[in-house]
Amino acid sequence: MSRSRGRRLARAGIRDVAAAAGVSITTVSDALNGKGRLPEATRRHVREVADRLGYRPSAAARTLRTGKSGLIGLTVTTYGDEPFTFTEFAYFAEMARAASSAALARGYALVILPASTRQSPYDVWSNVALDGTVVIDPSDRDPVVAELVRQGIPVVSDGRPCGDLPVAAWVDNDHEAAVTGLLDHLAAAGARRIGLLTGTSTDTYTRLSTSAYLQWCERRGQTPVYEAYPAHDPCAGAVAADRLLARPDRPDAVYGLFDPNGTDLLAAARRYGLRVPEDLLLVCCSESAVYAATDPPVTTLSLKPGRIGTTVVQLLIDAIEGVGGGRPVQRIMPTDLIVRASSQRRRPRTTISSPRSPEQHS
Amino acid sequence: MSRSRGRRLARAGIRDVAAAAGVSITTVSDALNGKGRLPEATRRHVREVADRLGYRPSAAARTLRTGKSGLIGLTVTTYGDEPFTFTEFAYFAEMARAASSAALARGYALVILPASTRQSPYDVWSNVALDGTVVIDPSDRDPVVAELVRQGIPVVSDGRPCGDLPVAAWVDNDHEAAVTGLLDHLAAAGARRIGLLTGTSTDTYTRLSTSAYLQWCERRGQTPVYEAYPAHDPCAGAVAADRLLARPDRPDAVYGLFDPNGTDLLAAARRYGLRVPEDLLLVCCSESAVYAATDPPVTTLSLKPGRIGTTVVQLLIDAIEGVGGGRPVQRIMPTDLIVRASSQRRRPRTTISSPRSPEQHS
DNA sequence: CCGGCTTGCAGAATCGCTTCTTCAGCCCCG
DNA sequence: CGGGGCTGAAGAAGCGATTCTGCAAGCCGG
Repeated sequence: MSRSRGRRLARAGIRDVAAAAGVSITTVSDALNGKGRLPEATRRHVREVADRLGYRPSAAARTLRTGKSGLIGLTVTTYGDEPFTFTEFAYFAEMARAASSAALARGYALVILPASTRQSPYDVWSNVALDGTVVIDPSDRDPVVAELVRQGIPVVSDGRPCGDLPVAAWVDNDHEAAVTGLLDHLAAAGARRIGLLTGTSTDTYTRLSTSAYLQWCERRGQTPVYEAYPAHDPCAGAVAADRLLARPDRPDAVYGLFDPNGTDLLAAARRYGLRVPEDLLLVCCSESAVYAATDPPVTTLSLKPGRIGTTVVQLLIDAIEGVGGGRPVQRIMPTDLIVRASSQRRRPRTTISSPRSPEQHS
Repeated sequence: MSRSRGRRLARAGIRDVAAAAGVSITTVSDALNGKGRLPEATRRHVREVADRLGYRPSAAARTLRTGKSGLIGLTVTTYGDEPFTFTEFAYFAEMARAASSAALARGYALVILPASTRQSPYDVWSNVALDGTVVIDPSDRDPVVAELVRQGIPVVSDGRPCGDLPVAAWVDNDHEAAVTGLLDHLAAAGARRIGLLTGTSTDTYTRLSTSAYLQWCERRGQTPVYEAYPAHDPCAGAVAADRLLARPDRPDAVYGLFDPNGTDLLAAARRYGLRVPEDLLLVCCSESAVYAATDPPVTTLSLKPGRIGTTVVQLLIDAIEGVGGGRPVQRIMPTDLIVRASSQRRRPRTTISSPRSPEQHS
């Protein structure tokens, strides 16, 4: 060992293993990685010595040499200091859980990164070697995505990209089908005039959902009844819900696009003395288990974030490993309408909120 | 540029910047990192050229050279394929969110890793260079922790370590104070005989909580009334809740140690025709928002996972950066009792989330 | 008995950066 | 005018792996 200069307590390196095993570092590397032409005896010997020394290859060195880090970024839209708003939290938590699980299963680990980037090349983003990145709801010509693509790092997005972002793939829910199906459900439950609580922003989710609503109305010959509000403002939702129910052409059923809309609408209905579901049918889009326990339980549209997370990671790893050609892929995922009392005129068979697992999942 | 052999489309390296700026790579490095003795003019020039070329330093190379990766591991206890059980999900989600936020604020990123490790040195764990790791609820002589410590990687745990795990620091709730306070609260609400729904496992949370309960009972001269069940089994909770309420010495108040216990107990109470809170006072430990909407809303003990996550990351980064001496730190965090209808004999001033009078319906 | 093929392994060149060391000018002052 | 101190910048040695190439034996057939 010519190089152990003082650092007695340092972790064993490949040279230490080589020295201890009486072979060259090439042999150690080959033996441990199953490469090269080595008899099984040598491999075993090297493995034993490596084990004995507690040898761990340096991830940094390997990454530097091979160009693969085994790390996948997951962007989090940050609002000010806090990652994601509360309204997105349940969705994100479940999505991240599934994504992490899927990544781990294929030998990758997930790194949580902010969607923003400081201009300087010295923020977290450039301090971590990424094999690829999952971007949640990239904004129109997202600078982070652009930069990543420029660096040749595969990017897969959750939510179809707004502009012409050159992502390697994207996954999104079938929002049109979801809204159409849910409106049909409400109509079947007896709704005559279905209202919509929507957002003022122009993200694809809001756009697609709203236009699906408008088209459905047109097909059904119903005049649209909707209120839009800035979805990021936690207070505006309650106000908009109130406005919607205060209209002269008050709807007898409402779909709320955002997570808090269920409680917003429930509260508004109470203020106007409307019973749910007798006087007002209710559905909102949410992943929160809270709506299983409200009074009455609220029918929710679940975007199945778990499935999205899993899929998005699979596609990303495929892109990283060059599986299935380099052509961009898009995957449209179905949603789930979780029917509860708020959207059924007839009482469901039991109204007991299932005694099990308040956190429901995937 | 002597080395650009073919790879025309490759990302710009530091040598490309040096060549383009007409300086040495030393100068580039120093200029970009604010080191060395360079006039501002040179720095600016180098920065401009680097910008123009879209230069991004290689994280792997930097990590290899400096030994710092800016990455912090966050272990996830996996059960089979899935990370964490459902009962822990709400806690973990919030904890991870806060931890991620805190890490990002200090220039580190969080990597989600499984608590288990395959024996081979070639699992995710050794494929990522970690500056430190947060371990959630390490088990007695956790092999992962042992291995990390052996490698000289600082480990901070959420939950006091069971054995003599040599963690650099740990953070935990004041479980004794929490249980004592909550029992006092129940007693003040009129409870005469408080029961406990606890676990059979020997983790510190269960142990501390249970012994605090027993001590409280002894001080108060109450004979303990409790049922223990394997907390990891999602079905056993309902059964145990039933057993507890079926006892001849039926308690008139119950504290459930685990997240689903609230609904378990609510369901069991219903089966026995017990009204909550009139006949039975209820508290459970949970982070889930569901309990704000149950009928009646259930008082919960929140462990404040956000605060835990933030603290744990702060301590870890302090340890990594050598701030505040190397001595092990332990931090005891307070809990929050979120008082709702289920633990108050007198109706709270407003029945916030329960619009209808509680005696209605199921 | 010899040339060529296979086998088993070692040497050495990277990967891209940080940083220690060196060094050439230049200024200033004795 | 010469040397010491300072400034500005370059050289080069790693960091710890992977991997391409090379080379000495051993074995075989001709």
